[in-house]
Amino acid sequence: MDGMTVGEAAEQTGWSPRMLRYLERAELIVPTRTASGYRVYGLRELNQLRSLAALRRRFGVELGDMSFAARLRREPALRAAVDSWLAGIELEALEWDQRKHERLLVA
Amino acid sequence: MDGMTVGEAAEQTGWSPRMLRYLERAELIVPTRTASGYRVYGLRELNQLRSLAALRRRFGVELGDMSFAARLRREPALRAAVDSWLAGIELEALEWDQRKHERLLVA
DNA sequence: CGAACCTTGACACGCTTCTGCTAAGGTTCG
DNA sequence: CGAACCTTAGCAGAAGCGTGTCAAGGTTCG
Repeated sequence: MDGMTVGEAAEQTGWSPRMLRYLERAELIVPTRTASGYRVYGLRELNQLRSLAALRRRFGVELGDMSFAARLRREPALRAAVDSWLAGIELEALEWDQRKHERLLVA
Repeated sequence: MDGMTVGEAAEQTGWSPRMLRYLERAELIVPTRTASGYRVYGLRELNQLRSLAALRRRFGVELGDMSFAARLRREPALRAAVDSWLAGIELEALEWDQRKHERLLVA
């Protein structure tokens, strides 16, 4: 038996059925469907649900954060832009000398 | 002249002074301070501000998204967890055959 | 000194996120 | 058939985000 309904999956993972539908709309965990439209959760989805719950609990990650992480993966241009912005921010440490200089000028 | 006040930086970048203070609290762009507490924005910060604005406009990225991206960089454990969750999600394509199998069993 | 800045703190507003619940109706299965 | 599920759609409410604005007070500089 490797397909469960939304209620069964909820029970197994600790999410509510409501949230399982919400996660689907957020495109985070999208179950397959039976011919008549019932959601079908397999082992893969069960694992995804459990580990997503773990990520939230242990790291305080929000659902929007995960959506963004997924988006970074799908859109290389975005990823490059974000990476280079972050890289700019990290130069800070290297330019310590210049910053000291700035401080002296200003203070 | 390489240090500007919050008002000057705002004028040069299109952000409002209010938002510059907000970005500081969000730990996205943190200016230095004069001895008396005035914020000092240098060329680095000006560039960060301009490119952050560009990221929002062109990609619809939110500030929380950028904070999260920065966090991913600082916390390797978090990054590993997120990456492996995303990797799990992407196996989907590879296991197409098995999914077809599941569908037949269920429908 | 006084104008024009800056500081922090707070209130406020509209919008989105996350979550539950209810309603009206379809599906499954004993 | 009827109970127990499922579907979508919607309202609702707490919390957070992105912004503006205002108040009370400190700093700078001509």
